[in-house]
Amino acid sequence: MAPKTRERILDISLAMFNERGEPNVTTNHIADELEISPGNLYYHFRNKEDIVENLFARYEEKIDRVIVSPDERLPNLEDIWLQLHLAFETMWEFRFIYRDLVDLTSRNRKLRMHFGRILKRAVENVTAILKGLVEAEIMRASRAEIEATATNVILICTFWLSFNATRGAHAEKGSEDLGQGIFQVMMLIAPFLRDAERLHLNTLANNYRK
Amino acid sequence: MAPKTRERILDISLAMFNERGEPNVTTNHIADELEISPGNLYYHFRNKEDIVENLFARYEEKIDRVIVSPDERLPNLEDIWLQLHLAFETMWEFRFIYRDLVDLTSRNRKLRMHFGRILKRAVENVTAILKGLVEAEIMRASRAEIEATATNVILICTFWLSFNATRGAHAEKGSEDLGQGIFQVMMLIAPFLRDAERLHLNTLANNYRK
DNA sequence: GTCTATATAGGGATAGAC
DNA sequence: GTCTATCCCTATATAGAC
Repeated sequence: MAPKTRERILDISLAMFNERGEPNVTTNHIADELEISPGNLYYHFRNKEDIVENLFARYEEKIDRVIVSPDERLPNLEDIWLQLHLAFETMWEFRFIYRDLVDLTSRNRKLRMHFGRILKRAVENVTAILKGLVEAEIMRASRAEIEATATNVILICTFWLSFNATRGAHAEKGSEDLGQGIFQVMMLIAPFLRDAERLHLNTLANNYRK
Repeated sequence: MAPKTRERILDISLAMFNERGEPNVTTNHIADELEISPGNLYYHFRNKEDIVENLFARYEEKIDRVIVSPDERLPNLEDIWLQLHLAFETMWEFRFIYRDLVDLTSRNRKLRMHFGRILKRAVENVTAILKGLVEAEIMRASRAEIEATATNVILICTFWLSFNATRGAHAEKGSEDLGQGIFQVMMLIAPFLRDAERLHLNTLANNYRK
């Protein structure tokens, strides 16, 4: 059995928002693509913003499951690679949110609040992990350095896709670019690492250089 | 004598774009605010995009004058503080560009090209300065670390305003927030510095903590 | 649930008088 | 250079039949 219309609307909207940018996709475009009438679309959703909010809710649920600390033990570098990978994949899946983040959050109070919450949790989570790395003696950093670095990590994660889109103008190579974003974040903490790990990251640089 | 209409249009447009975001300001809004007719506005500019492009040209000229290396001598940390200050001030003056950067550059080829050029110059300039600091033995970093850090510096500069707008929802405190952005960039290079300078930056953290 | 038809509003842009 | 008037188009959204 084919998926329910409501879900199809959300799926197609997500795909079109991601491809063209949310401001450039109208409810009529969505209806056209689905080969349903605009009226039908408005039977399922109050308005376009309602679609956006539902997609955002999907995103929030997924990203919340990614932002978690390894309990009961100290973190290691592999944990960070993994978590960055999961986070970037999820953000890529909902990249329309990040493409027009400021406009989206400034015009919609609900989105602003929820996104603010996600950012706050993310920074706290990164801070906790960095503290764990210090405790495990994998890295050395002061309290101020940890706090500043945690903020910088989240900022780079948040805007890596936008940054890349802005320089490149390349048509969606996707996963390759994500890899470079992850690497950039790792290089943020590289100078705090013990010599062995720091050197290891430096040799990896060749794989990611543009 | 009052400024020419053409210049007044650009000035008011810049102010309104910065305040409300370019997508949320129409040509009619601009004409209203200036108390001129829409027809008059279109006598001076072909279309709205033409206004945006002219404002961008103003920005490009200003920022180009900021992105310069200190010739004939090695750089020091004070050079970086100063240059960051000048760059952030200029970006703040044209913050509408950064608010909707992806949408703006993806829909306008000219803007995309010019902004790409600015980014490229900026990354090269930061790279040169970091190399200078290494040569002056103020910091220690590998080639790969310098390249990655230069990119991260520019990314943070580019999106600091957006990041701040996204978390805060605070109504334009302006200069205060810029200061924190500059600090965040400095903390990016802190771990590469000699102990004395690194410690100095760490003690400054208290002035910038949110 | 889905369609057709339509209302409403607003933005971008132009013609032609002054 | 500036204004009035207006056109075109598109986007959002609704009403009411099926």
